[in-house]
Amino acid sequence: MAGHGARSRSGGRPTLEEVAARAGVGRGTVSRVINGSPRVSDATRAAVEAAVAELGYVPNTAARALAANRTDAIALVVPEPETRFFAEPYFSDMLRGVGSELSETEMQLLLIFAGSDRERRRLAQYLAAHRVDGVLLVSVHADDPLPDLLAQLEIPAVISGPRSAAETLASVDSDNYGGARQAVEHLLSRGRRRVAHITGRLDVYGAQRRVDGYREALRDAGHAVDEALIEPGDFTEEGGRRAMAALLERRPDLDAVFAASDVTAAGARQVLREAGRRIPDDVALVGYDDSAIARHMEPPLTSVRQPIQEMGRRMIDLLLTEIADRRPAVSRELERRQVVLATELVERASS
Amino acid sequence: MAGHGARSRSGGRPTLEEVAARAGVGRGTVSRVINGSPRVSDATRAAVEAAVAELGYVPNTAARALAANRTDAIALVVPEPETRFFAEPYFSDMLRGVGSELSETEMQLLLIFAGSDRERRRLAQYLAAHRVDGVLLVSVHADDPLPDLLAQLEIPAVISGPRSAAETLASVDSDNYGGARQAVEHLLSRGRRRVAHITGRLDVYGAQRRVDGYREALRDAGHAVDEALIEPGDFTEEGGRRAMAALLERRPDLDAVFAASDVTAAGARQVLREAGRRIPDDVALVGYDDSAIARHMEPPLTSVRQPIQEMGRRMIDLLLTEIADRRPAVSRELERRQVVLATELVERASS
DNA sequence: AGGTACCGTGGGAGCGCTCCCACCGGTGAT
DNA sequence: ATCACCGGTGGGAGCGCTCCCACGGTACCT
Repeated sequence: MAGHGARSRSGGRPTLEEVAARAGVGRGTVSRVINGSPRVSDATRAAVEAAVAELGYVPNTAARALAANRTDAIALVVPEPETRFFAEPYFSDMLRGVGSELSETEMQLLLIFAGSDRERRRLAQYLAAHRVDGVLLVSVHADDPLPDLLAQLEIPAVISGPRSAAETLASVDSDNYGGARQAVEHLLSRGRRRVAHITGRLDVYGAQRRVDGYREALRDAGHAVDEALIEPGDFTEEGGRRAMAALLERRPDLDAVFAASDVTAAGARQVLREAGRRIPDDVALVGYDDSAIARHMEPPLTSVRQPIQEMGRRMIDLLLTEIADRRPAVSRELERRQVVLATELVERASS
Repeated sequence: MAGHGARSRSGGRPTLEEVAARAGVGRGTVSRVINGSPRVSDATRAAVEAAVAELGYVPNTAARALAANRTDAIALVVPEPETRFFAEPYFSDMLRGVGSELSETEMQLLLIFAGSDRERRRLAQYLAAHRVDGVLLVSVHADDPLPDLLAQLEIPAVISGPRSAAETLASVDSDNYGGARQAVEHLLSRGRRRVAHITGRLDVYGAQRRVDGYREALRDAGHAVDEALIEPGDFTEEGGRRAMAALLERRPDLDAVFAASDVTAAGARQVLREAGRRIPDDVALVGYDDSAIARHMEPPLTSVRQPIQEMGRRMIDLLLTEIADRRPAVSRELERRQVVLATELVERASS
């Protein structure tokens, strides 16, 4: 019998201690090698590495997490129902960027949906248990309580799309203002004069910035801003349809539409079609996102491209730094933690 | 000063010990309450629950995992690149089923892609570290080494779609054989006589079963099986196009096609169109999966529906049982661990 | 020669929990 | 009254790791 104390509940997996014995060193030294500490002599390191290989040692994550008080995991929190997640290419691109950047590290990515109230409660519990070292927050609305919860729990977080100009969380965003300007300037340069704008959800800061860009591009070009040419949407196809109908009603003589998303543009296109307007002959159309929809639309849609994968990568960068150097909040306050990436206008047949 | 030993690295979160003190009971008792053990008196339970609420106690997952040697997490492993995952509604439905069933429990779901070699190595490492209590395996090909790795590591696993009739892992599948029969019988009942079949990837057992169903449905109806009417595909749209072209070449007089997936049917439809065949007038078309594509096709596609969400739910059921009653392998061998769910033919305009 | 610095190393203490054994007092059988 | 029993409870031991202090040795200074 192996005795009482040697129950070895981990299914016979070797422990640090055993590796140490095998390599003829102490536990601390093995730990140092495993964690890549430089304060180990080459000979010792080699011996330990050999022992690790021979025994097939794999560190016990739970023990490490308990002792070191970290989890080596971060969560990508999507405050939307799964359906939305799969429907919008934005998320999958983001996920790809995040994944690629993270695969360089030992960090594990968790995908968490928080669309329903129930899921949100579950998430709150999850965060309270500190089961992740940091959080990536995408698609957050102005009144979402999640960022504050995160701050209160002192969990490092990075948000894609700041909630306002005064965002306190680290954030990565594309240049919504500049992107909108690009779109409008492009339409103006094509000789369009009555350019309408279907906005996104205005409780999303980025949507507001696009309106700002729209306005100022017109103004800078010497055109007055006609408020009747601005109609609120909500980033959805249905919203695009409703807004387009309202615009046509109010300003039947419009000759261009800048929509705050490709999906919105798709809705607008439908209504324009039904109203007998030809694209781009009668009305030019420009979208935002440069998603697959834009390429497959009939006619192909001119759209403002955001570097979504790049955004995902940058978010991870920021988050990992945030996790690594958890310095006093005061000094962090001063750093540049708001990253803004440039957009690019992709011209196609719709304009 | 709080002294040396009281460093409390967990960010001030209350521990079991503190809850016990507050409730005036021992550590063991609190643990029992937290874990829902029945061997606690009502009065004590109430006292502990009050203390938990007052202190806002949340168990430390790492400590629990270390002491109990379990992780309370399971992985959904997708041996495909992300792209494929997002493109196919199959996966998102599966995820939804799995998620809904799992939300009843404390278990945490991890989504892991293992499309590239690199990702697979990472996964192997991950599994070797026993970072999950069980694994859900979807879309596995006959020669995939993953199931064996899992068996070797003694990690409970459930596979969606057995690799062969002799599958040793627990599995949940839809009735591929029966589904194919439904499709073919339907076409025959509509008076079609030269029914072709575009298969799925034949290294997927389910695809083989569909071929079997196709064959036997014809035979049972008194028709000879014309091998020239069977053309291998691979579940993709491009595969559907190729196969359809080959079939038209070989048997220009075919009057129906049963495709092993909706996506394949979409490819076939294109080629039929280009060849000037009308659907369903000249050629009837039936797909498999009843995905969104089927509903949106022109004309809407008759398709064999698999209860994918239900499959996801059943997989979780099986897996949780497997994890819970880890009895000696011998006795498990005898149990019914292969679940097969019925399919349903959804008739639309294409047939 | 003695002192000081520092590098590489060993191992104690502890992370917060579960598991299990021992113990307590009350109950029913003898 | 005595004893075995049992539901309810407390707490020691241990899970496998990291952190950190202490220690021996070498190199370099004074």
